[in-house]
Amino acid sequence: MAAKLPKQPTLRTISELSGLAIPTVSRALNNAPDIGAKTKSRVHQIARDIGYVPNRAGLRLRTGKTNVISLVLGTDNEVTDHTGQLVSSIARALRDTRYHMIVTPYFPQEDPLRPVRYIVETRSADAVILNRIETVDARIDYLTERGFPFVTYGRTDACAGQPFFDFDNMSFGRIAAQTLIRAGRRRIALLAPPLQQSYAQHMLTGAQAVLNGAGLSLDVIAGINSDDAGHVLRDGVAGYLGRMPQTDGLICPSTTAAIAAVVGCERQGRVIGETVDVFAKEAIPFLEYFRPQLKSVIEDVAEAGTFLARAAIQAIEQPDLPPLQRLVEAKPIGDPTGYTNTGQQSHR
Amino acid sequence: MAAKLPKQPTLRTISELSGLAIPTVSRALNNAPDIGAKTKSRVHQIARDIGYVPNRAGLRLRTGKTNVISLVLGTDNEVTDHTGQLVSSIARALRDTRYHMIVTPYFPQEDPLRPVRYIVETRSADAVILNRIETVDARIDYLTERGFPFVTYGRTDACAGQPFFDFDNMSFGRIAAQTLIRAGRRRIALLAPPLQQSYAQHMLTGAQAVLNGAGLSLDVIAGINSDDAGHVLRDGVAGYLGRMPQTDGLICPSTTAAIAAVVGCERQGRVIGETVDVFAKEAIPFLEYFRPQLKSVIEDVAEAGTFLARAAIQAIEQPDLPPLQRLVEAKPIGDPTGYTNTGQQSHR
DNA sequence: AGGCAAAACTATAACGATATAGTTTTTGCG
DNA sequence: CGCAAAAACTATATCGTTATAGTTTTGCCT
Repeated sequence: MAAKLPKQPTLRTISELSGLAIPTVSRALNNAPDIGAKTKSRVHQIARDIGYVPNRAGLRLRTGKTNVISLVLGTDNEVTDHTGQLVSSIARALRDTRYHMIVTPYFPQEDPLRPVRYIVETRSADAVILNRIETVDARIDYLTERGFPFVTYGRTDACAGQPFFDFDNMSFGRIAAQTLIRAGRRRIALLAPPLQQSYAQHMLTGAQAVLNGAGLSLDVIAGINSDDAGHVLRDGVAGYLGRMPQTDGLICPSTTAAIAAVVGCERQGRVIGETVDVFAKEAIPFLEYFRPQLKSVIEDVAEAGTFLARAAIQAIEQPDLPPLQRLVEAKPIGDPTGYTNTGQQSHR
Repeated sequence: MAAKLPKQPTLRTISELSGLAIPTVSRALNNAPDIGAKTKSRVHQIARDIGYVPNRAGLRLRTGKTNVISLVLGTDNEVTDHTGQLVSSIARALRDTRYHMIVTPYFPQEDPLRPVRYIVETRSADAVILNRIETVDARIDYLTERGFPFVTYGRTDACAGQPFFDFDNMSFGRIAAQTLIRAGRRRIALLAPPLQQSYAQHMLTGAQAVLNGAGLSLDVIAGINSDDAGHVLRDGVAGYLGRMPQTDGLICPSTTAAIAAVVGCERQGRVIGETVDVFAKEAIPFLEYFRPQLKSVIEDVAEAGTFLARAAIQAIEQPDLPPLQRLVEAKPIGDPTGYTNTGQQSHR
């Protein structure tokens, strides 16, 4: 049944074909200075002809380098939103490099340090990419102490000299607050992410700054957070609006949370765009098709993935260069220059 | 700066601690029959004490087994829908096994055989998991010929003796058609996935069977397919409704496609639930919160991922067992026994 | 006690790569 | 031409694991 797989060529194959010793072949392929130019080109030619690809296990065993980058993925009970985009874009960016991406998930109730410790202790990757960064994040201290390369999707408070990609959630908070204020909203609540995560703080700070500047204050919906399941959010928002009927603006930190919140609003007889406005983040590219249309900003998650991959490689290969860091401003949908979302058509 | 990483214990460490030869330690840990019971338990104890974990590179080099399962992921230009759930659920299912998951993406315009060939030729995984299965799929022939373990998310026509997980899209097609017919719809169109993919055919067949049985026929919207970007779908559906104004029912094979289609309908002045009904698949768990509410069935993608992981491991480790196969019936939302979607509240 | 098989262990080699030290060949120069 | 230095290559060891063949020890039976 199973046809035998033909053996993959190794350095030994090239050695036999060329009459050179194995280490010579190795050094030729690695462009070592003590190999003659003629020999090098001959070896390279043979390697190309027979389709030589270095054996990963041999390489890894000898050098200790794994040529693997691990995406340590905090996941919700209901995984959605932008996870797929993040994974695909990182994997794509690594496609034509020597690196493979492995995905190491952990559960919400678990110690986030566990997968990181495992990877470092067993040397199962050359670098890790972390998401769900907390304001004070034990993983980052752990990795920094050990000099293990990493990149974060999000920042800590003391985002010292570490490579990161982050969407500027402070600017998201500001834009959200400004947009809602301009729409005449006065009592605005935030459906916050878990507050230990730094982007929650950024968002909060940004929105508060604008609201305080306008003589208003920001409410935070307690008891639920944006990571909860859809029905929890829906019910939580409905309950909140019942208790705080004067609320007329909602800021939601994710597309799915916003959609659930909309249903919560409607449960309370609210009409989006009339008795309440919802401001959301579009991390999955179809919020603009959602009805009723929400005010929102776009986040291009694929851009994040591409950058994270590049930054991880640099952290591995050029640890002495200044770390790659990128902070991306929030971009409002529909009106790149201003803060209002005109949309293509109104709801009804 | 970088604190030196402490060396990981190896067989040699245990060998020195126990005074046994390295191969003895190896055989003891692998429960070989020619090692004494006392010795075995002593070795296991030491291994546990010092936290021994076999070195993957050494293992891989010696045995040829990679302990890696590769998810070969066909991606859209706009990756969304259930990719994130699929990735996370597979990775989760592999968490407490010896296997790591690497993600190998390929682009829509690329040869889908390429990544598969790469994996097989370089032996970079012990098994692959494939999605986007076509009715006649070159990758499957390739893998079968070579006896390389694989699992498919979807089926070929000749789904011979291969392990697979599939949602029964024929039953989806039937339920969709039945639901729309019962809602009084008479002119029903399918926003089809690319027709070379087998689930598109299944869906088509299922819907056609029911419609033909009722003396109706199924239209297929030409020129666009459900993988296209949101605005393409929106415009495509709007254009179609312009040309075929008698259309009163739409079947959409994904959540995002459905949402875009709804906007296309509204563009043409249609009112969902009144002048047109949209039937969709809920592969991301918030379609039920979408307004206007659509008629739909649920697919639990995490279930697929878990099963695919298990099936892949069995294909690797017990190739002689009958392959794991699962076909999951479509489950209508809101009414598990019938075909109508009552929803929790109507739109407006 | 002697013999002999079974049990329990060890020695060696190998997977595919590279680092280090050593050897041969070429080159340059007086 | 001879000799030292540079250039170009080779030999050997090693990373951590396991397969194979070989050796020692134990236990049993007569």
